[in-house]
Amino acid sequence: MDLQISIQPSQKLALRDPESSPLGRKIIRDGIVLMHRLGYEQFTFKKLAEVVECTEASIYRYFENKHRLLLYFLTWYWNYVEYQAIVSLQNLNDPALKIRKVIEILTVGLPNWSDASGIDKAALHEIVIAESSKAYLTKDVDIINGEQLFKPYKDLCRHISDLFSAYNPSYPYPRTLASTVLEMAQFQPYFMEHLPALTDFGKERDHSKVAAFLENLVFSALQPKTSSEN
Amino acid sequence: MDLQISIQPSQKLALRDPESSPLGRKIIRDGIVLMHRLGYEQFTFKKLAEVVECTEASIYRYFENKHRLLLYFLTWYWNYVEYQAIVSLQNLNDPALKIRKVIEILTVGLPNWSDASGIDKAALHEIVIAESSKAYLTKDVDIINGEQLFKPYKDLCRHISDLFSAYNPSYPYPRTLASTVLEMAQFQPYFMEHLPALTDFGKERDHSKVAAFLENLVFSALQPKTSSEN
DNA sequence: TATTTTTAATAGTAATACTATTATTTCTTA
DNA sequence: TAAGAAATAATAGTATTACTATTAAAAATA
Repeated sequence: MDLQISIQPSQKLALRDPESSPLGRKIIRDGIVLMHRLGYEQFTFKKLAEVVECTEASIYRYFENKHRLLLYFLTWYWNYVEYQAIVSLQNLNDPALKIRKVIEILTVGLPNWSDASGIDKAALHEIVIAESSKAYLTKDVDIINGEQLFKPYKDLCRHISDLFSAYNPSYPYPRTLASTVLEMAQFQPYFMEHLPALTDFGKERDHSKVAAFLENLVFSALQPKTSSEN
Repeated sequence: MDLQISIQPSQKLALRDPESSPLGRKIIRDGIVLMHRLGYEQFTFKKLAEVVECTEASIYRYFENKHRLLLYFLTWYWNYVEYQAIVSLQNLNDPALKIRKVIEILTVGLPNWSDASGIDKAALHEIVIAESSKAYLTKDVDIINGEQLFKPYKDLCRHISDLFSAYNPSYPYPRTLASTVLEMAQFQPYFMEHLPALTDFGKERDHSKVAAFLENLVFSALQPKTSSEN
């Protein structure tokens, strides 16, 4: 299944649409691999230019700065996840099953983990895990948010919170729970690998452990309360 | 109550103990205020040197780089929270009450929010909220972790997870739940202020809403399950 | 008082994050 | 198909950042 059509990040993110030229496409593909290898801080446009075999200035014609490039990567990912979630859930009816499926997509990975885009999705997923907080933990959050650049993430959060509300309409914190699940689906695998003392899991690469934790957490929270509790 | 004695970050963090000289103390106090104002990315030692009225090189004699300075700030904060948690909980017996108290300390703030240290704790708390992820979301995590520099945070996580285990010894994810609570106690107030669509709260400054959510989440998760659930 | 030790300032460098200008290629359309 | 226009990329810069080697001054100690 080829689904490039659905994964076009906002026009505002790039100065020129990188998918419209061979150089632009190479900047995205090679950029993902290089940022994954070096990490956001060590990644520079100069180093990317060497890999892409163009000049630094050419990259600046596509992206204002590396923060915008990171946002472009993340937006691509969240659009992809949202699309996959819609496809995977459309023939499910049980609200509980839908919730389980979404948690699986967020942690273990996407069911269709290959297409013709040429994008290294494993690298992209690890960029999302390690760098996505840096997209909004900046003094420019409010400006970036005003440009609607977090819309895909917020839409996905809304989508998940709707699943929670469908399961239990009286639960008072569906969105907060959704953003908690979204964030922890990234942080806990990172903790597992680098700071295992913060988890109950060994230094394993098995993300299904995180899925089990999140399922337990979500279904406990959504369980209608008995009158003895507040 | 004066408790500076207990809040000495690790020796490894600073090249020279900043609390041992007037210049060092000024670097810490002014550094907190400046990093809070500019954010981690825009904060530089040159700008701090202007405020402190010393040279850039003088600051480098205390801290290797600004990442180490951030770690110093965070360590100070987590040591302070751990200390306050111990003091606040020592005369409580009910496990549930202890959990509630810790959540309150993490979200609403510390009970004794003033001492003689001269440190702007409100600014420090906001640095923790906005910047602490940047302490470990770096390619050097494993090196820094090997130097035991995340110990105060891990100790606090362990402390909280012990409270969870005391409340329900059969709960299988006490540490993961503790790190989830610790992270969300910072992220959710940030979301509330900058990305309210990710929460169920308006753009308020009332952190007690976050506390209510976390209490609900924790006590639901820790509730012994009936046999009908997995 | 002389000497050692500590502490800070000077004066740099390499790398980063950009930008203004110029050159080249590609696309129209006459 | 050739000339002009538009798009795209390269050259060559700059200001700032992150740091360091060396020197100077101050403080502590003998």
